[in-house]
Amino acid sequence: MDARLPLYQRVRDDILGHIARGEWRPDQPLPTEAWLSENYEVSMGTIRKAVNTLVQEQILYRMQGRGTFVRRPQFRDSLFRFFRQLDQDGETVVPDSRVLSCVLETPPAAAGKALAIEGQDGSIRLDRQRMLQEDNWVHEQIWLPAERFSSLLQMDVAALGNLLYPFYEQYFGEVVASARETLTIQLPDAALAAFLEVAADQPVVNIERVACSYGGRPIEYRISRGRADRFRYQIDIS
Amino acid sequence: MDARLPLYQRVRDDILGHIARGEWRPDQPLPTEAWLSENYEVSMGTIRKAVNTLVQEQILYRMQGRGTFVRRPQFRDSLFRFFRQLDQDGETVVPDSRVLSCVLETPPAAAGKALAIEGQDGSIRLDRQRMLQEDNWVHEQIWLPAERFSSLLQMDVAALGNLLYPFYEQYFGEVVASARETLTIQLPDAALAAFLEVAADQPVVNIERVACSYGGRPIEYRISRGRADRFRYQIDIS
DNA sequence: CAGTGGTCTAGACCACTGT
DNA sequence: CAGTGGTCTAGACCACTGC
Repeated sequence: MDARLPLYQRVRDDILGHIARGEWRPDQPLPTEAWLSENYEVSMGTIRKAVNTLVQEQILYRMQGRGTFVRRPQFRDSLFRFFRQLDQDGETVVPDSRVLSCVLETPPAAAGKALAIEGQDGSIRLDRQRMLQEDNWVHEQIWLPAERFSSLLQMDVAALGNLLYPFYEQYFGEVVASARETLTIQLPDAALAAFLEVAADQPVVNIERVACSYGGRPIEYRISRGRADRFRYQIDIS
Repeated sequence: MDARLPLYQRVRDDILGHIARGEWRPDQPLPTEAWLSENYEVSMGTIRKAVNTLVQEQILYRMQGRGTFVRRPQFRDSLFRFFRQLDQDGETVVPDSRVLSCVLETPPAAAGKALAIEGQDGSIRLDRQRMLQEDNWVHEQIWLPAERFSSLLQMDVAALGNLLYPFYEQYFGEVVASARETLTIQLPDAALAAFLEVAADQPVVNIERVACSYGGRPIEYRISRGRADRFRYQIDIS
């Protein structure tokens, strides 16, 4: 507790500590603002400012007349930030997905650099198939730091559901909070053309993604490839 | 002004109105909190709450001891995310641009809808050429509401510089603050293939952009088309 | 130095929830 | 009804800026 920090920040950090230690739990109410005000010996305005910052960070939520609660981490909102492919009607497409393989390997240079993998630390590579109405839609290669995800090798990856990010969070405590994507257009190699069932001179879209945690630490490096003629990508810039 | 809304929201909306109308401009200070408090006849706490929301929305920024300022939209940065070619050193290359024509026309359906052009109000259409080292790089069609941009028809559009958004701001007081882009891949029609000097079976990237002001009011509808093999698009998601 | 935003207090009244 | 968060006020003092 750094006494140089403003009061409301110290209160905010202390509240967050109670949550992190599991003393105040998801969907349960915090003590009332009046109680916090008395026990921290600060005014209610300062308590409100501290709680407000945590509400903004989506760690707490308020319900007027009932109380202030610890938020249960919601996968849904964060997930749909990362799906930018639309169908013809502008609706977000969430295809069915299946993990095809899971192996330990030395990452290629781009993946190793993106994940800041040093020396002899390896990576876990998943190959993944995304389908849309029985068609192979996208082929994905995913690299994860072996250091943090090693137990994946003992799991039945074929049983994984459509969404990997909730899975990362549930089993490894890794929350994807931001990502950088780079799009390019290329011609497929023979294997990819066969997988997508397109001619070798039909262009494919190449999406490279580096996904990071709240602190900006890299979690996942992913390359997704799909046929260009069905591709539609929308983004809001501000 | 809805009197049922909380005071701080009405103040926030009114401040935003001044910015949207260009009365309070980027990088210039707002009136002081004391002045706002007196003129809106609310307490400084309420003013601070209103200003805080706009700071969080990244529309204002504060500098202690100096004042509160209108943030200059970081939109120019995002411009260079598009159609950028990296040279050997990985540096961004900025294309030269030239406006080819400027006419009054009835907008096509998509442009009219995006710009909310009603009835007999027309649009001004610019055709624009973006070049990179003597090559035609991108062809752009741009629609603007005739109602707000009519004097463009009397201007020497060939003399316009590389960047249109600063020009909109300087001559029409229209500040582009956000945009939505949709990317697709298509085959070029004959005219576009000739312009880009590519074969008719070479895919092109199609970027549709709706650019809006602070208040979310549409300012510009733009379609940019360029050859896919040189395309590289990077975006940060959070 | 005067003027700005940054923090903090100690109240007030209102709107909503559950009993 | 009592208890919760939501809004709002009118001050106080501090930290920083520019002159």
